[in-house]
Amino acid sequence: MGKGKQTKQQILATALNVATATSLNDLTIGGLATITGLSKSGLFGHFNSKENLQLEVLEYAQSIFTDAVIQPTVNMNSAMEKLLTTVECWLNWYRSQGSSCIFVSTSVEFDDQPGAIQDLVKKRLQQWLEYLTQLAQTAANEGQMKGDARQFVFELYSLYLGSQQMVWVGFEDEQHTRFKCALSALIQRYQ
Amino acid sequence: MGKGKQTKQQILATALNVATATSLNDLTIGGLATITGLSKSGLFGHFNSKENLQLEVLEYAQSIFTDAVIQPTVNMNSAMEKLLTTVECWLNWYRSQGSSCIFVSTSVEFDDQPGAIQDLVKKRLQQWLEYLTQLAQTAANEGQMKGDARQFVFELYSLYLGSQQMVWVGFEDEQHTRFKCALSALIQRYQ
DNA sequence: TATAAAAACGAACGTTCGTACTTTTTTGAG
DNA sequence: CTCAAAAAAGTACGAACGTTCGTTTTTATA
Repeated sequence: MGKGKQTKQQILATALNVATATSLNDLTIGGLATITGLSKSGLFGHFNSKENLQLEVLEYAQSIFTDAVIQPTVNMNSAMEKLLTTVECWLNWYRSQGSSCIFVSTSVEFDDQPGAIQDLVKKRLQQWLEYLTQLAQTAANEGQMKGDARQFVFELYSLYLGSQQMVWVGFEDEQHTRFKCALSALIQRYQ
Repeated sequence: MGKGKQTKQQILATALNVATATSLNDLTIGGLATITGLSKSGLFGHFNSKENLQLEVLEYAQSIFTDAVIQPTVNMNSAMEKLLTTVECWLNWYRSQGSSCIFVSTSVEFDDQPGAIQDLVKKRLQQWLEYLTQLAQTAANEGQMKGDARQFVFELYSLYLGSQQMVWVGFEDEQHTRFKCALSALIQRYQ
């Protein structure tokens, strides 16, 4: 890997941390340059626009997310086992990012801001929901679940969102007890 | 009501629309002045700082929210009836605001931005969750529900969050069918 | 080691924003 | 109608931001 790509990866790693801790719009080229020890224009040269930087941050986040949440289950043969492990990794991912998920915050941040970033965020969320649906549907086909797979995913994702918000206001604890409680009730209801 | 207060109310109404359609931070003094037909400094004089403007927008939103969601149930004597009507009004509020809730977006926007605004947003959300819990608890005391009232509210609020996000990506329809489906399953599970 | 390309730098520009002043206009009570 | 107070306007400033451009330094290959 050449020097350029190497620096870029390092910038993206830092940028993801900053964007997760604040927001994708609060990500500033000058600020990011200071943190990474580069000059403003030196950093800028890697992306040629702020929007490109933001898009690349999202793609970088996606690659980490895939490694942390999707990859671990790739060799499992039971869909139900896949599903349960995925949810566990999903929570771990969220915690590893400092108790906030960039995909959730960007969804809210860009839901009224048309453009390339919104398009990407929306597409990724749709893909993720479809992936979960597929998992649930396969589990159903294998006789481990019954009912509407999409409705199941709707409720599962809702709980994921709710858990994050409510940890923030102290209505949910850091171990996501209420989430897990609701999850087992949800699973029970669908089997 | 003097001229000053009258203008201020009009500014706040417009500001709430803008903040709901974009975000509380994207609310701009110059932009808001243009929309309301005032000069930048003329509008500024009503608030003396952007943060004050934002705080007053939140309080204005709260007053509307109270009228639309809490007031309608004030004369009901069955807690369960109150609860169901509240949820219905809650959905209507969300729709009346152009399918986005300023309390939800500000919660995400300011969850990592300490200050007076974050404090207010957090307090209001806590109050709302407590209010819902109180409703559920009273319904339980009246024999119309059983189980953990807080857990019930956790799941209810999660569904509210989820419904909004998933309307956005087309995983939920505008009539909130999945929300209502999940809601009745939730209620059934708790009675 | 020579050398062209890649990477990084430094300074500047145009714009947007919040805010501070002063001045003008409008309001409403006596 | 008067006139002080309130409301609104006009102008200006400083800071932060994304971006451009010319230059310098570093990298990596032949």
